[in-house]
Amino acid sequence: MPLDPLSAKFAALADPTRRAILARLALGETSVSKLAEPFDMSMPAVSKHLKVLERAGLIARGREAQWRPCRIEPEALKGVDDWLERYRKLWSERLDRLEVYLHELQARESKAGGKPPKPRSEEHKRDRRK
Amino acid sequence: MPLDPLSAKFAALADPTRRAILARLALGETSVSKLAEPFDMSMPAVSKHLKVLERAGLIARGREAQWRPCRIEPEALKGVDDWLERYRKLWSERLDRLEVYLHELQARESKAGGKPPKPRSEEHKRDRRK
DNA sequence: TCTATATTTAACTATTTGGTTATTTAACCA
DNA sequence: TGGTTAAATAACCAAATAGTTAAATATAGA
Repeated sequence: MPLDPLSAKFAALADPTRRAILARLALGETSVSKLAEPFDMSMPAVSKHLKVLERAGLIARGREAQWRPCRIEPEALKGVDDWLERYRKLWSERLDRLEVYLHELQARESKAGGKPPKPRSEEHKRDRRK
Repeated sequence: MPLDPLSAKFAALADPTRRAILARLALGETSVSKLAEPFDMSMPAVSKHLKVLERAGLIARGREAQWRPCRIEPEALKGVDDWLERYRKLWSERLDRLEVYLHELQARESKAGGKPPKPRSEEHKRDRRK
């Protein structure tokens, strides 16, 4: 039931509240109640969000008197960045568009046995009832 | 009910099956059954994963005869990359560690009214029953 | 020791998610 | 036509998520 580390990170980031919390923590260590202030949400709800972030390794919580100062653990985001690396070239360079196109072409041809990879246009769709 | 675009992307990426599908599609357009092959999972399950990826804008589906070739939409990942940008400096440079530390220091001092920001050590915890 | 404050935990609820099998749709081919 | 293949949809289910209120815990301070 424990999600793999990368999934846990993505899941933790898939919530605007949690991303806002991270944005706040990027400015420095903050107590839970300070973090909760901007949100129209109960404290336990915020506490749960923090637990999600903590289990993902994105934040750490300390102890100072009755406060639990939270701090961001930015190295955890490195994992997300590393995952992105593989895809970065696909959007960053036009040159690579060509590469992908050639791959597609190759895949389609080997699958269809020489069938022309023409995209479908209106006149190909005959006998479309309903 | 519709998630904001960035949340939809993170949520879509928070699943190993869907990330594996993306990795496959990075090599080129592929049909649904080809995509499903490596997974111990029914076709409808894969179809649902594809719908999640599609709604997040991470893939697009075409139509070629009875096949629905899927292709990756790498530009969608740019959004994730842009979000990361804000945090990249926090892990990439030691120099910025110092910056954060100063921020933390400042926040703690202004909150505690000059109390020393000493981390708690064992001898401070008195009378900790059970 | 009593009280106030900060935070977490417990218990509950509604919604979403990720899977299943069975059915339907869409297109090809003979 | 009718049969086959590719894929999506429907209906269902169990588990996870995101919220709630109420209670428990930990610490500071009078």
